[in-house]
Amino acid sequence: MSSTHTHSKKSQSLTKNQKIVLNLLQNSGEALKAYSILDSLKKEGLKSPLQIYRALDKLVELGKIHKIESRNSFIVCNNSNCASNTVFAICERCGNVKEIKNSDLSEGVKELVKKNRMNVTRYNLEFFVLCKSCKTN
Amino acid sequence: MSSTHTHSKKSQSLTKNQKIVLNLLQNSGEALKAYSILDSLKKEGLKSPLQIYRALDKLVELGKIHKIESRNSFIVCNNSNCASNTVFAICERCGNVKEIKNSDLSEGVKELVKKNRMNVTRYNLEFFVLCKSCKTN
DNA sequence: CACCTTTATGTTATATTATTACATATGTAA
DNA sequence: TTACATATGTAATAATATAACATAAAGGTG
Repeated sequence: MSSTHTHSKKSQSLTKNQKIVLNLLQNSGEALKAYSILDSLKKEGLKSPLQIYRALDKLVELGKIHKIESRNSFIVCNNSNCASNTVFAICERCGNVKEIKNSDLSEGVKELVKKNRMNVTRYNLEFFVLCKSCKTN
Repeated sequence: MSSTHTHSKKSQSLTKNQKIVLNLLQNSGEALKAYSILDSLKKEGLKSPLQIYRALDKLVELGKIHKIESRNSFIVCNNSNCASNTVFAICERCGNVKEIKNSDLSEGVKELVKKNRMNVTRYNLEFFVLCKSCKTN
């Protein structure tokens, strides 16, 4: 389970489209959907879904962003070590997504992996929560 | 984190479509996609996607089946207590999905939840693995 | 540099996954 | 029975994602 990877040197050499998409995600600060990204980037000259998806795929591969599987959305990586193992808290009321550092999980995960004799590449954990803001309202 | 639910009484009163879909999933023993289920059930008279999705939604809600979010597929619940917290091992090579009992995880999860002061409804954990069969081949 | 290979781009078309809308029917409970 | 919630059938369409193909730019090696 040492499947973490640091941001590669290549991360400095992102292509034009990759930079544009990453930039949008960084500035938005929230999870965005591919077609919403496309809408936002029409003015930058990106006009086909595939241009977005290709950039997203690459950024996911590099660990710069993550896909929120249960929502088909993408969020910038907020984890200093850029682990391929991801943990998110997703508010079921407002949809807000927050990435969680996963260190506390490692013992339990190790146990589970050992007990099930799994050959794990990576994992993704999604918590469905009621976020603070939604709880108080 | 006591978010487990047992199969309700209502589970015996599944509707016709729900029974048909559940039955297919039980017999197949693997994760199936909605439109593949639809194809298989044309002979049973189910002919629209919505009939499938409605049955799937209900079965998920009842905890009889689970959705594999990263694959958009559905698998019958293999967990005796039918927890709403789910753990899967998904083979990246052959796509095979296996549900894992999650007891070993609870301590780590509790820690993580406490530390992040989360209000957790449920969680879903997906391990991406190389399964035994694929490992030996 | 010249050559080759890999990776990215642009574009069109299409595949896959999922929901809206609306009319009708069925189950359940007072 | 009436009322209400839940399920069904059907058609249309929305949302998400990929295939295929031509071209271009980047990176390595002689």
